[in-house]
Amino acid sequence: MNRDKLTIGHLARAAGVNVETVRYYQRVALIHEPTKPLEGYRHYPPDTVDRLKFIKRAQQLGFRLTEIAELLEMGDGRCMDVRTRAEEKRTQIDQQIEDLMKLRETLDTLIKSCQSGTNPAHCPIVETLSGR
Amino acid sequence: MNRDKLTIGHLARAAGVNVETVRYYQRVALIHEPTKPLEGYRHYPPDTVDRLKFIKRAQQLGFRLTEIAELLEMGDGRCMDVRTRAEEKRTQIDQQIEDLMKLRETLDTLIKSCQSGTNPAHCPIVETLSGR
DNA sequence: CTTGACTCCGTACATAGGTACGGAGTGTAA
DNA sequence: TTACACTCCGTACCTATGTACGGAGTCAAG
Repeated sequence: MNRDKLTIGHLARAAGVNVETVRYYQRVALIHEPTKPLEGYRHYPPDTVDRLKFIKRAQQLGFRLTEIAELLEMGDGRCMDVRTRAEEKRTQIDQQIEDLMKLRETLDTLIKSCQSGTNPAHCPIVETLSGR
Repeated sequence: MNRDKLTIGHLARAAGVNVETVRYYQRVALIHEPTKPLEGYRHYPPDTVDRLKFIKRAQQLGFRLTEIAELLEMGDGRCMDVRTRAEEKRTQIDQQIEDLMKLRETLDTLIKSCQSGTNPAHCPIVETLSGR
C-alpha cells in the first residue's frame, strides 16, 4: 500500500473526518475531486489533508463553510484580506455575545421574580410569556 | 363577519404570524387544529392567539419549539418546573457566552499577531489555520 | 351571480452541514 | 482465488423552522 497514494478513506482518516464529509466538501467545491483513473480509485494529493484540517480549525473558530472557502481562495498572498475577514468575524461574535447577555438578563429577572413569589399556583414566567 | 369565529387568516394576523406558520405549528402539534366543519372553514378559539404570542415570546427568549411545547404542557400549575426550565436555559446561555468569549480571544490574538507582522507575504492567521 | 379573497391539503423547497444507504466495482492479503 | 474491506455514485434523509406553490373548494360583497 503506497502512502503517497491516498484513497478517500486514507485521506479522511488522516484528516480526522468522515469519508462522507470529504465527498460533501467535494460537492460544495471546498476541495478538489481528483479525476478518477480508468481503473481503480481516485487518489488525493497529500496536501488535501492539510486543507481538510484547515477547514476544521476554521470551523472551530466560528467560520462557516462559505467563509472558509473565501479564506482558502485568498491564500497566503493577501494577509490584509484575511485579517479583515477575521475582524468582521470578531465583530459578529461580539454582537452575538451582546445579544446573549441581554437574553440572559431577561431570563434572570424572570427567574428571580419567580423565586420571590410565594404563590405556587401562578408562575411569573408563564404570566410574562402569556403577556398578562 | 363574526369576530369570535377566527379563520386561520384572522388568527394569524391577530398573532402576528404567517398562515403557513400556523399550519406548521399544527403539524408539529404545538397548537391544536380544530376539526373542520362539514361545510366551510375551521374556526379557532380566541385563546389560540395568546398561545401563538406565547410561543413567539418564548422563542425570543431563546427557547426552541420543542422546549416551548414542554413549557406549554406544564401550564400555570407548576411554577417550580417552569423555573427549572428557565434556569437550565440560563445555564445553557452562560455556556454559549463562555464559548464565544474564548473564541473571541483566539481570534483577537490572531488579528493582533497579524497587525504586528510586517511581512505581507505570509499571514499569521493562515499559518495558524494551516497548522504550521 | 360573478368576482376576488380566502381556505384546505399535500407536497416541495430553503438553509447548513453533513449522514446513511444500496448495489456494483475494485484492491489486497492470506 | 476467495473473502473482506474499501470505493464509487446517486440519492434520500437528518435537524429546525418555517416558506412557497398549485389546484380545488368556499365565503362574502357588490
